[in-house]
Amino acid sequence: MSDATTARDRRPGGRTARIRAQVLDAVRAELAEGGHEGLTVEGVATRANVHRTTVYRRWRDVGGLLADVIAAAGEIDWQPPDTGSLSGDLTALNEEIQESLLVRPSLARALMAASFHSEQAARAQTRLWADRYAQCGILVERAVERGELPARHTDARSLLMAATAPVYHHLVLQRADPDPRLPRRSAVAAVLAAAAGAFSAD
Amino acid sequence: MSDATTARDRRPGGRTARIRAQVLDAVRAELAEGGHEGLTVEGVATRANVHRTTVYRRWRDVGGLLADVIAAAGEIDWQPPDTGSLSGDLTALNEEIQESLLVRPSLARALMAASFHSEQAARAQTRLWADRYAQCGILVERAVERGELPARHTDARSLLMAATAPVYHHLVLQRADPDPRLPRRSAVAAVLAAAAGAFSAD
DNA sequence: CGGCTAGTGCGACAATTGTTGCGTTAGGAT
DNA sequence: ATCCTAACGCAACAATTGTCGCACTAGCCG
Repeated sequence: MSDATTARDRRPGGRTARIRAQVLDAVRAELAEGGHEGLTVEGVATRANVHRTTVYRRWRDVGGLLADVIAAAGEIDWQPPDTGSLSGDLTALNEEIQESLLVRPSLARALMAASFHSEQAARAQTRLWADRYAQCGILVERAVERGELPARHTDARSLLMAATAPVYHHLVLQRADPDPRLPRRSAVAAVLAAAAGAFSAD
Repeated sequence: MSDATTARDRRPGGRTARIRAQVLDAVRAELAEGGHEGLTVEGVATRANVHRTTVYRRWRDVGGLLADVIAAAGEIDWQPPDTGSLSGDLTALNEEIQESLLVRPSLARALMAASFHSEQAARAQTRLWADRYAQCGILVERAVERGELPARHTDARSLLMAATAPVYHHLVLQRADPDPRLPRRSAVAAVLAAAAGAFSAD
């Protein structure tokens, strides 16, 4: 995958790992200060007490840095919510998403912005989404077991997209003011559609 | 609104208008060649046979250029589809959206990318969405008249978001391969949810 | 026609961004 | 302990990006 990981495989030793840690910490710190706007290779390198060229060579660009931060964060295992009902789970998921987009700095936002002009960031984004959706498949399975959804197979990915997409759409594309009701409304709407058989795989 | 429009109001004369036309044409041309990646102020200015400084002063940055292109395009009046059924209308709308994201160059994509680091582009984006949704309100009204939706008031914006958001989510955020079925599936799901009262304003 | 000035052209400049070649260092291997 | 080389530091460079002051041009108005 990324150059950083390749390098780590080839010489996982103390210095390489230490510098990676320094740089990734610096990315997070810079992100916290200036948001994804003020994030620059120069700034990261300076803060990490590392030379520009090192960063350019190992991570190529800002997108590469963000991709690596995401990869490092992916090592901590995230768990989908489990509230006892499908609509509750999806609502909780949406609230989590909404918060991740509103918190400053928003890593999610930064990754999206970078993914438009960085191949590494784009790949990291795609991969992150695939993982998340795969993990959330369990929500649908549990709902079927509880009898909340018709026994016939429901396409988990479609359902999850229907539930979560509006939150992103509202905050990222429309850039509208956050609506505290949206997470629940969107989740409920998706569940109703699912109950009506909208996402049954045919 | 934009500097360009202000300027045009204050001195709408031949040269100002001519240069605006040259520059906006150049933006579209550059976009067509290099996509939203290769879009640079320098390139636009050169192609338009105009000096860099002129562009910087009137449009500030790439986002301003795109915002003005959008504004100019907004002058041609777009009409929401009218197929005779709500699900048909929403499907057609989604297919239009999907095409606008897949066509090269994608003005929509470029505007999104720019909106992350240009205030003007961000505002243009927000305004564009508000206009589109307002215009699409008629779809819901017609559906109610036809008896496709319960008589009680349905929140048009929520319904439209539920229908369209997944398409953007799929193509822009997930960057997954285009799914020719998604426009219809997503539209139908939204209609089913609406029929179940998911978007009734309370 | 002739003056006024918004808007443009021009060049010089500063700041940022990214690249390259080469010497040095540190960590892994024998 | 010693060698080997991946990875880093460094400096110099090139390219890009954005700004500023000033001259000038063209459209508007009297």
